[in-house]
Amino acid sequence: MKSGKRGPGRPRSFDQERVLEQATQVFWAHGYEGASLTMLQAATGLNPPSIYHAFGSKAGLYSACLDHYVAHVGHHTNAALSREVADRAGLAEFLLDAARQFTDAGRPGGCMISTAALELPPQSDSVARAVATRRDTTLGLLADYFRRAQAAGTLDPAADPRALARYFGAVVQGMSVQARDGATAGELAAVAHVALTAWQAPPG
Amino acid sequence: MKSGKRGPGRPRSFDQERVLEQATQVFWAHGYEGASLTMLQAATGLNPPSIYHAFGSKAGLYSACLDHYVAHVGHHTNAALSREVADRAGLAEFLLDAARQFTDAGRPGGCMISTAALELPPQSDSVARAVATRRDTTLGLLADYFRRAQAAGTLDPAADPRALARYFGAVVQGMSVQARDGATAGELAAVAHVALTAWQAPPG
DNA sequence: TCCTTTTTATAGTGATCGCTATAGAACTGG
DNA sequence: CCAGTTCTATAGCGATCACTATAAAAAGGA
Repeated sequence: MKSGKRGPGRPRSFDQERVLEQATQVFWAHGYEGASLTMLQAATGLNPPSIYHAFGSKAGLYSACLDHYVAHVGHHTNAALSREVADRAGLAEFLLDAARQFTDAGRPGGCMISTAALELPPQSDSVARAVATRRDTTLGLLADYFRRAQAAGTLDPAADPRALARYFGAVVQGMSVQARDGATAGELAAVAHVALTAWQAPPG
Repeated sequence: MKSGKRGPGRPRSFDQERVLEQATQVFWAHGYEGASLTMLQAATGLNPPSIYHAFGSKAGLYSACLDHYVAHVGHHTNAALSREVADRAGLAEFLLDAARQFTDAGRPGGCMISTAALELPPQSDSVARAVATRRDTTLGLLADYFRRAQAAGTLDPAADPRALARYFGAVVQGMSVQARDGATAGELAAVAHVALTAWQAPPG
């Protein structure tokens, strides 16, 4: 469907993936409302009509950038939580990967989804609901991870998977805030290690 | 200095504390950039010239609102960390108070300082530095708390006070994000209880 | 009363916001 | 070549942004 036969009309003169990558950086750094069309125009090299023809609106472009973000940046993150074996080491890898991602030089600090959670009025429009959905997805992945760990016998069966999911979700979001505040990868890794003490092995 | 002898000139027709309370709610809910002067004008009942004469600029009003916030809303929070006896129960009270504050009905969700951390470009202007300073203050209070706890023998002396401070700071900021996302006081309290497992009593 | 000082209220400043009308450029199908 | 279609480029739309010039109103000191 991508490079299939082109219909009539002038072909577009830009690479959609490249545009999404650059627009994502702008939204990531400045947030949805903080990113102006002038910034997006300068970063992507596109003119307003091209943007609006390709993505419909600023919100549409933002939504496409969210997809791009989870598909590329958040790829390893979700993969770490989706593996079959769910143990403490896997969760550690998930947290330490976040510590690295959040402080990656040359990219905006922190997590794009967590950052968006705070700047958008809750439950207002479609943009807010789009990011809320992605956060719920990660929360569900975490809860499933802990359920699998309990089934595998690596996590105390008395623990509450949903409470643990919410806890580690909060830790990651807190790490994102601190990354934005200038915390180093080492400092965030230390936070991750402390947080892992909440993983209680089954008794006996 | 407050109700002292008034000099010449027309007396101001508004209560400064009342204005700060209402402006704080607007900044708290919408963030610094998201709060427009039109909103602030509607919430406070003041006209733009009155605002600018009393506070200098939008940034000046925001700074005054930050002071108002920590003096009123964050009062109990800092007080809990400043008590002489530093034990696990005191830290639990600090976290549970945050869980309650962040979900207080009739107020914007989450923490005003943490929320501002994500919407402002890091280390940009005076506004960003103002909120960064307040976050560092809380981080220092936490580290001192853990040092006192080690001195009192309620916390493992092998623990790193600064790492613990950063960790619990991250937890609180994560709770703030989730409160903004619609988490209930009970859910945040559960997060707090899980987080407290990182408090390791001294061996023996 | 009149002058000075301070705070109000009205109205509007230039700049920027997201977005679009219009027209020209670049392609396919005939 | 000529339609038909789709994208690009320039320019500008109304609305809103933070902010302010101007002047009237309300106080004290003379």
